[in-house]
Amino acid sequence: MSENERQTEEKIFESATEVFLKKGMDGARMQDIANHAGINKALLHYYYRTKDHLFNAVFEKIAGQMFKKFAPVLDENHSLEEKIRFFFQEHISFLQRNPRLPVFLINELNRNPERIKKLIKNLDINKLWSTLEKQHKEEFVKYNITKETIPQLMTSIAALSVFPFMAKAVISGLMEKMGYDFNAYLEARKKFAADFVIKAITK
Amino acid sequence: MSENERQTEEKIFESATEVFLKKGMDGARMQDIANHAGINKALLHYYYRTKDHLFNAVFEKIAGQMFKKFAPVLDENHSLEEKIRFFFQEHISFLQRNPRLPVFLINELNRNPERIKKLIKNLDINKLWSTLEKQHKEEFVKYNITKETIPQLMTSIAALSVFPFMAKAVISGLMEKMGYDFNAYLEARKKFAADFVIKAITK
DNA sequence: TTTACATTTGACCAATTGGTTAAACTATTT
DNA sequence: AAATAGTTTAACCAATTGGTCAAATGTAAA
Repeated sequence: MSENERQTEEKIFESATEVFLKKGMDGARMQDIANHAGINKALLHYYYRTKDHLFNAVFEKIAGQMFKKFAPVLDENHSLEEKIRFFFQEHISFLQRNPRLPVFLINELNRNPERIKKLIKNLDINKLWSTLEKQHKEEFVKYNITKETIPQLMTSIAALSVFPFMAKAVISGLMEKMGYDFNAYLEARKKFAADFVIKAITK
Repeated sequence: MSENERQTEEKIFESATEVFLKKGMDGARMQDIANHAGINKALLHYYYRTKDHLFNAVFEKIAGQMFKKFAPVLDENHSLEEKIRFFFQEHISFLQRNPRLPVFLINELNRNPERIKKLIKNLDINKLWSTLEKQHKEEFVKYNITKETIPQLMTSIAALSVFPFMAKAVISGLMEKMGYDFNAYLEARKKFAADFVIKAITK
């Protein structure tokens, strides 16, 4: 029954994703994943031959999701300011639905540096940059953006969006102690971060 | 010989720190640590009874180092702007010397959430905040800082400093491809981040 | 119904790993 | 120098873990 088969594979993949996200490659146990999927451990190996195979499948999908979110900024025909607002809105919303993603990714990329080249190979950063430059040449002059500060700006934007999820444990712990609500903080951050960046780059 | 003994313990601790920082608790092997220290594996257990003991010793020290760096900002009798510049200068310099620290900390805090309460218990964030408020009451009005935006601002500052080290693998990979130098980027970041924040909060 | 094929399972295996132990070694005390 | 106490080692153990395999079960075609 091909339908059952697909259901099983999907269930395995879902369970593996959940366990790997929570425990990482080293911490995850095949038995855990099997239990979580309600199947026998041997069945895992039947569908995905080894732990590495299974992990790679999960990692590939997750990494793809994460980086895809950076791209659509380019497609739109909006102003730079609109793009920045759009990015924080979309990216933080995405991370709200997948809060464990950043820690997982960073950690696994750190554990296995070879993955990075593979990841980077897929996105042509030079083309991305030249597109941006073409679209916003006048705006870059209007704002405080030069070819030299581009990496600083890009990483700052990424940092403001991703960091709260990486340090979620610490931040939410501190906030609880001060009477703030972490979810409200995240919601407010979509606007705050955008304002923050725009203000910072305005001449 | 008490001198030899201390040397051995120190060697073990150093080796453990290095291995744990690189591989994390799950990935680290007692045998690795022993080899790295040039001693027998049983000797590890003689000095630190279990892997957990050893790991906790390492973690405690590392976490302490990291968070201490946030405190001295308060002692100085400088203006808010000077404090911000001072923080980025010192914090990024510290992370340049200990680049693996952020990923390690975040990952282990994520793996074992109970640690967080223990960590947070030690720093009285409310007192910290009220001190800051007292010291810079007029400046907060001059800038765009309110009680509500404080968490946003604090996390943004932390993000701008820490994120490059968390995402170092990705960032340096991308930069290499674009002809930028990661170390130069870090050096420039000390000033860029400070300017960025100050510009952003200026009314 | 029988044949053929894929799917699922329980039992098992070999390797790894944290941890133990008894003996050997070293240094200090008497 | 002999006894005592702390330090280091090699060999070993029990538990965990990724992975295998032959048998059992289900399913669709002949």
